Amino acid sequence: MSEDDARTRILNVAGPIFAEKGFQATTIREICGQANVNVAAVNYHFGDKEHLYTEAVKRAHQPSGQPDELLEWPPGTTPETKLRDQIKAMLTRMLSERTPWQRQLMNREMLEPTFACRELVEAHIRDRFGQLLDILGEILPADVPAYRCHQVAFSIVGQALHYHVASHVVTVLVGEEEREAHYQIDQLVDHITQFSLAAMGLASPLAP
Amino acid sequence: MSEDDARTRILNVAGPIFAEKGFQATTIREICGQANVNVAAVNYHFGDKEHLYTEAVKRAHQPSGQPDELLEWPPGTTPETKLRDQIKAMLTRMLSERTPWQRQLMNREMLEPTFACRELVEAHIRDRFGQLLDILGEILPADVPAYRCHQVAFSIVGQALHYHVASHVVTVLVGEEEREAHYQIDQLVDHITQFSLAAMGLASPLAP
Amino acid sequence: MSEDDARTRILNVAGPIFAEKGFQATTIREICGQANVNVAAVNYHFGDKEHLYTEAVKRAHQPSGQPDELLEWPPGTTPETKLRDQIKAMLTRMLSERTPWQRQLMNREMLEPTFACRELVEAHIRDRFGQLLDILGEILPADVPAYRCHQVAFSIVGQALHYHVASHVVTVLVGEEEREAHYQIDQLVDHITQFSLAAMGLASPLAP
Amino acid sequence: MSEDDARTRILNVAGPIFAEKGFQATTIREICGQANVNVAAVNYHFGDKEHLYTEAVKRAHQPSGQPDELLEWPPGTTPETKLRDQIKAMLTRMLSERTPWQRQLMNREMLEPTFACRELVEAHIRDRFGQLLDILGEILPADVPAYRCHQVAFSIVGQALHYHVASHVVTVLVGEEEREAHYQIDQLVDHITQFSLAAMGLASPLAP
DNA sequence: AATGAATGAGCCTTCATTCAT
DNA sequence: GATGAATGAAGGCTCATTCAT
Repeated sequence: MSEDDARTRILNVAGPIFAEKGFQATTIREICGQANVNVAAVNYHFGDKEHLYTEAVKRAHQPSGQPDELLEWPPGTTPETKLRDQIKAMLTRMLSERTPWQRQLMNREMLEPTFACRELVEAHIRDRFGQLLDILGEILPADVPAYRCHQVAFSIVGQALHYHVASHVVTVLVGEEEREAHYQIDQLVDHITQFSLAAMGLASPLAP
Repeated sequence: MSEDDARTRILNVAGPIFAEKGFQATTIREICGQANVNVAAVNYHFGDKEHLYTEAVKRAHQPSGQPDELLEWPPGTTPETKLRDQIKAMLTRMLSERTPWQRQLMNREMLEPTFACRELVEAHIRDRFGQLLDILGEILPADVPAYRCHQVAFSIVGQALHYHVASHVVTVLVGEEEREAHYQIDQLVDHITQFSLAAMGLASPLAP
Repeated sequence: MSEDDARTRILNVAGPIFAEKGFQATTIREICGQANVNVAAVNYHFGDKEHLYTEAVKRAHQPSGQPDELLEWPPGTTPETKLRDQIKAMLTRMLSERTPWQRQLMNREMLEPTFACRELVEAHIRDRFGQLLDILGEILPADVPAYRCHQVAFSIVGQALHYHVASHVVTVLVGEEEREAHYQIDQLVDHITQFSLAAMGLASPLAP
Repeated sequence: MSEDDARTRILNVAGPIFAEKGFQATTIREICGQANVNVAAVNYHFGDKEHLYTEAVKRAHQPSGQPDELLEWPPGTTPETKLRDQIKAMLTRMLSERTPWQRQLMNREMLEPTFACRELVEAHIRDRFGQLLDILGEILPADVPAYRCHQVAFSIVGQALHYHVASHVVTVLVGEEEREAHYQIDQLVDHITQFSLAAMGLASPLAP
């Protein structure tokens, strides 16, 4: 009933498959099979497999309904609150139980970037990174050079990314129980926010 | 007189190749070509490609010479210094150009564990993680619960891991020039150490 | 108001493309692309690729303007001059860089006749062959039988045709340099004219 | 009973097929089908289709039994005789009733040279061309420059080649009957030899 | 009348694997 | 024990053609 033209159908099935298997291991035959179109359709609509992949990466933006909206705050919101919200959004995206294929795809691109990496960064990451920098701009003194702001931003992102990328390792190191007890999203938000604010002098450090 | 029989030769060349390209992208032909053996040799000696991979990963355990040694310090070394050394070692392992293939392979397995022996991977990290916890033990008050120490450790590791895992994204975000200018290993060591110490109250924060 | 309908446009671009690449190497897509029509247009207007080719060959008959004109001489012109002019015209047709596509197409058909109208080809040469025979008639004694005149004519044509048909081989045999230096059209005209006239007793032979 | 290994079998069937259909129109499937081997065999033995083609062109040398031997003469043979023999050999190769596929292949290469053209020239043409030049060297004065000898040689070759390349056109122009009556190999040998010798001053010209 | 979309057959190539020796 | 030869399944892609509109 919805947009069921071949092009859209291909794009819809391609994303999850690419996300699951990676670019190389995915066959256009499987994609076309699931999309109920002829193999030649990919060539017709996208030129070749690479272009289809790029398109799928771009499309990974808004999957089914709501676009990955940027956060917004009422005027007067403190940067501390904004930072916490941002960290929470980040962790939620990364760790949510039913990992959407978009996230999986992005992961792959991060670890083994393909030709589509730039597209991906521009479509998904640049804006969010900019927003994080804006928040840091409110926190850090004006004379901190840009590259230092970037490094701080990466320090924050890195803390969150770690739980996504090395989740298996985390479990092994601390055990299932501790994991269950202390690594829920909200707890991690608390920790990372506090750790980062303390590093910037806006929260009291762990050791006095 | 040394072991230059076909089986060993295959194993010797397989490691680096798998490390560089990953399991799937590696072809049996390339391995056999470099090992100067017939393509059939892999199947003959190892059954199939997967078994060869498993064997190669196992072999990655102890490099030809010394295993990745733990750091050691003379008595009286401050925890700040130890932490910095540890961070430097971590970043060096992750980012150095001339990474031995064993590390490369481990990295792959860490982020995307395959059928091949994840135990090996775990053994590989646990020691180092323990050492980091020891250092934090010297810094943090004794009443900080274990899980909080773990979280701090992950925050530190995460900051470093980020530059390994998202290196391409970093480049796209900040541009080649800033990258060249401000993201050399030593500069990152400075930043991460300072950021982390500040978070723990042992260094002055960026914002007063 | 002119005929810029799809059918005509296709026909117009098809000729040069077929001429340059031959029937098989030409794709319907390229033709339609250049003609700014849908790929389906060829099948719609011409049935299939072969019919389009046939039509294009037919159309090659009379170029947009004047047909390939026969040479003409003022009365009293010596047969030697006529022969040289004829040879020059022949070589020019065969070797000139800017050969109109009609000639190119004819050449193809001449050497490897396809299903498409070989009559056209024949009509194309007969006149010129007749003119060459007329010139020879002025040179050779009247009692030389017709078939001998034909053979002489073929000997002359053959010498010229060789440079068209085996041009690449010539280059490989004598090298680029000699080719550049001694196989320009005018030089070949000199040689072939002199060689042929000598064979007929109207010029001094190379060896005394 | 003879060499019926796959590689040889492929090579044996590839020649005639390539000759008949040309490089592009030939499918390795057809070749492998006729050779009773798997499609992958071409890749295994020759790398790819192009290399197989090149190999087939090279192999076009000695078809079934005797290699295409160079002519030899007893000492004291006159250059006129040698030239006639050479022309006869050339025409025989070109016009023999049951056109061997080798000839067909060479034809194709001449008109539309592929990547294998150089191979072909070196394997089939260079020696024979050299021999022809040797004969001309005995005939022409020593001070005739090399390039002029080449041109004379091409004039001789061209006359013969014409009957091969334009055979269809010849028939159309002179009719079946004259063709049957006056264009048998020996008659053409007579004509071309006489025409060429006359051009060089070693025979009496057609016109006194 | 004319087209954009879609098709299916077929092509060359790659790869892990097996087989005969 | 070890290998060169051979295989078959599969992959991406191209192309002329057809079909619904």
